[in-house]
Amino acid sequence: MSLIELYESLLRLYGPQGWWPVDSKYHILKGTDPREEIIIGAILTQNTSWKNVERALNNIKEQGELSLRFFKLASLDFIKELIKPAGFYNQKAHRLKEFASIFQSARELENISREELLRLPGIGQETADCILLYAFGKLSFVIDKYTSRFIYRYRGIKGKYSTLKDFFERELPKDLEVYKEFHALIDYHGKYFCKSAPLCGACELKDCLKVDLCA
DNA sequence: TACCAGGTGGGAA
DNA sequence: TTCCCACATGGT
Repeated sequence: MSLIELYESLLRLYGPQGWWPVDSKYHILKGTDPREEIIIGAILTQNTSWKNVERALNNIKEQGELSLRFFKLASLDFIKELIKPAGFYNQKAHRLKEFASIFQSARELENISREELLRLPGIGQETADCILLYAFGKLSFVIDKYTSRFIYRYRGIKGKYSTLKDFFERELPKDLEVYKEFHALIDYHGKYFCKSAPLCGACELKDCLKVDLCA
């Protein structure tokens, strides 16, 4: 089964995921930029479950503001307090403050390159690709733990980040919605079925596996 | 109790 | 280059 056929199967099974989730009403009400929520969320979600990130985002909405400007102005201790539920709060508070001290608005980042993003502290390949794809609509496929696991299990491919990214970008049509949805669908599939300890019994795609997990 | 979760950076080998 | 470890909270 080709990669695009796997994508179509996931889409039929789970439907569109609509990533990246942002609170549009909040941003309309506050006059803030939803792209900044994506940047903040991308840093907060590093090695962290999305539920814990949501707790942190809610704290920020209730006691601060979901904007880069807020992270530039707020004290480090206050930021730590707000983002505590997302874990690694010392590191992440520094990363957010550093980022916001360099870029105070998403508008300043509209033409930023992947290489420039990667030079920023706390921005690795996955976070850079999330920001490029979901905040700025650039064709940059995101590889995360779920994606690596998926492509190994369904296509037998293992490799470093750039190898996997190149593979997806070579095989897929240059279509923003496909890039966004496929990554989101893989994460959904990996979170609920194709886990570290896979639930093959409940999985509709078990017959498409390249690596036999269900024996 | 142990493992996992929408990673990154620094240091050792 | 590659591997290992620290970073931390919360769910299963």
